[in-house]
Amino acid sequence: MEELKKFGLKATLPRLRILQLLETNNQHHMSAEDVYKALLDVGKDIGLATIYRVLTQFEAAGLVIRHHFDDNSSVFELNAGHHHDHLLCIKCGKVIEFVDDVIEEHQRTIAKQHGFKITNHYLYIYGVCSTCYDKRNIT
Amino acid sequence: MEELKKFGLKATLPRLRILQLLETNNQHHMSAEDVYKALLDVGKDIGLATIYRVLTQFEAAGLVIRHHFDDNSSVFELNAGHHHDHLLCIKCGKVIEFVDDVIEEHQRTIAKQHGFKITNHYLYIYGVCSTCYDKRNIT
DNA sequence: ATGTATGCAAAACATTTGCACCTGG
DNA sequence: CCAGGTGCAAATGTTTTGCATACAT
Repeated sequence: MEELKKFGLKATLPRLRILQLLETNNQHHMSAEDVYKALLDVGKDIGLATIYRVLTQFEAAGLVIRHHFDDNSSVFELNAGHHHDHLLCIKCGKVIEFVDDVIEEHQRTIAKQHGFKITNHYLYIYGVCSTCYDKRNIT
Repeated sequence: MEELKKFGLKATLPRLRILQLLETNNQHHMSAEDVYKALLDVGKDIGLATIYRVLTQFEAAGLVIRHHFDDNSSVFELNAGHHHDHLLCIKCGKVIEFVDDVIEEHQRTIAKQHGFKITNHYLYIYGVCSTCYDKRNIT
C-alpha cells in the first residue's frame, strides 16, 4: 500500500481505496466509471474527477496500465509487473491475458529494423469465445 | 468509386469526396476532424456529422478501418485489403505499417488454443523514431 | 416521387480543469 | 501549519442524434 510514497503521492483515502479495489477486484480491467460505481457500492463516495486524477497519476507512476479498447473509453488494469497481451470476446466482454515470447521477440526486431526505441506496445485480438460461439444459434 | 453500391450506399457527393480523399491523401491515417479540414481546404464544406456518419458506414462496410490510437480519438484508414500492423512515433506522430508473418501465425495459434474465432486484431508498437531520438539533446 | 442523405444545432459522453475547502504528515 | 489532495460544477473535446430540407434513383 505504501508504494504510493515511492512516487511522492500522499497515502490518502481515495488513493488507497482505488488501489485496493484494483488489487482485489476479480475483473482486472476497469473503466473510471466502473471504479466509481464499485466504490459507491461499498459505500465509498469518491468523486469521478478524483478517480480520473488518481488513475492518471497511477499510470504516470507505472502502477497502472491504460488501455483503449474498441469502444471510446479507457480501461485501467493494475501493472502486475509482467507485460501481457489481450484476447477479447466481442460478445460477452471476456478478457484473456497471454504472453507469447516469439511475438515479443519479433516486435523488438521490427522496431530495431525501423530504428525505433520501443516505449510500449499493445496487441489486442478480438474475436468470439467458444461459449458465445456455441450459443450463436440457440436463443 | 462504385464499390459504394455493393453495400447499398447511394453514391452521394459527400461519400465520393470522402472516399476519394482517403484514397489520395498521403497520410493514410486521418481523424474525422482531419478529413473535415482537408475537405474544407479544397472548398468542400461537408458537415462534421456527415463525416462521422459516412466513416462509420464505411467501417461497417469494411471499406475503412477504425483505430483507437493512444489519444482518445479515432483515426480511420482505407482498408487496402492487406492487413498490417503499426509502429508509431510518440514524438512526431510518424506511422509505419508493417506485416510479420510469424506474429500473424502466432496470433492465430493463441486464439485457437483459447477457443476464439478471431474477428480482427490490432498491434500497436509505440516508440521514438530515429529522427526524433537523434534530436533529443539538441533543441 | 420517395426513401435516403445531409446540415445544423442540440444532446450525449468521456475526460479535464478551476477553485474553495479539507487533510495528511 | 501548509503543500498537496479532493469535491463539485463548469468547461472541453469527441462523437451521436433529432429534425427539417435536399438529393439520388
